Amino acid sequence: MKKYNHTTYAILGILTTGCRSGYAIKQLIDNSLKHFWKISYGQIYPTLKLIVEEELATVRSSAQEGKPVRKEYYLTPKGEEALRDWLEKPIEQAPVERNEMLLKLFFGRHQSKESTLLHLNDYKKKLENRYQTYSSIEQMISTHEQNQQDATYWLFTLDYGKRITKAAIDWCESTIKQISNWED
Amino acid sequence: MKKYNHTTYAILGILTTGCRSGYAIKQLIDNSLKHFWKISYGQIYPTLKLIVEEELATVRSSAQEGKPVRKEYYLTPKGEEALRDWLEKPIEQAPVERNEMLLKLFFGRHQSKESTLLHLNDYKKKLENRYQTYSSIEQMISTHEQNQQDATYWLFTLDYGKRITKAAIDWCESTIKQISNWED
DNA sequence: GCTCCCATGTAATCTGTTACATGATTCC
DNA sequence: GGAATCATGTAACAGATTACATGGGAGC
Repeated sequence: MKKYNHTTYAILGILTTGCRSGYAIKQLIDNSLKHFWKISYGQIYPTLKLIVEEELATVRSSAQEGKPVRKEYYLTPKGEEALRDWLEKPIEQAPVERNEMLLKLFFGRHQSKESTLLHLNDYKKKLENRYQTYSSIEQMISTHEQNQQDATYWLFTLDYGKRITKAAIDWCESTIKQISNWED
Repeated sequence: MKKYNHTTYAILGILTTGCRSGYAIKQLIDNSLKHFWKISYGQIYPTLKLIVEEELATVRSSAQEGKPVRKEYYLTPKGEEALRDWLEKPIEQAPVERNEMLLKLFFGRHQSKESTLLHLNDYKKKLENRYQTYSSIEQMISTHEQNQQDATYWLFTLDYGKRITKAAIDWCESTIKQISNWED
């Protein structure tokens, strides 16, 4: 079985959720997946092309009245097999997130206390916004009737996002407190 | 002030810690920074070259007896300024970690329950190892006398790593429990 | 002599973002 | 007529990994 990159498998997977066009894929990502996976149009369209070339999916153009033509992609049995194959394989390694905030903090002694606290507060705000976003998405998925079969799994990934974000917020608070208490 | 990429700033920062050669930089990263920042030799050496070209640092070759020649880099005032400048600037956005485990779980309905549980257990083990690694690094930094000024900040970043990892482990346990209880 | 560690470096390749180009439709 | 949304696509660039090449010293 030929190996493809993660982007390809991500798109194969999304094609099973009812999203059939490049545009719809991008929307699903921005709505439900963006907390742990992002893809730009610059990847989506070339990858869809590859997927068709590799016969993992077929295309057909839909001409709905009053709407621009969109290309709809349908997984072939070969595409489904490739997806299942990838799903069964264990992941190589837990991801290393590149964190600019932590990188700056690592070199914190070259910074003023005030500047460090500003950065931390800023970061905390961003995390709080993110937490809110997760809660909203959670609400959306729970209430919508579509994709009931997928919903349970999608909620698991959101739970992950919320827990991680909560832990990061707690860390911000704890760190801010400690630094605030330093003698000047 | 000219802008450089993150890799460049990371290296400028590391040069303030007493690490002076490409090899030593790689070691510091693998020992203390790898939980939130990785750099390969393929980036380090070309970036060091750039840093010298831009006059952010100077090089000199050290010929220690019984050891291969190594190139030692020293920040110039211009280099120190560039580093401080970057440190003061707030970060653009909290990072989005790409997580293959979550991506697979997102498409979990195409997988068997057993396979999903295997993946989760595997992931949990990896996280537990990581947690242990963090604790070891923490011990090392706390006990070593070197870099006392940096130590406080380094411990903050480790605390972050531990908290996040702990939250992820908890999530694994909770998710495994839920899936295990499903009726077949 | 072999292996491991120290040490530096480049080239090919892969992956991903950004900016741009195009054009239809809908709503105000 | 203009803005927003739907929709597809490419080219240039940036960022990063991998594999490879090279060579000295230490210890067995």
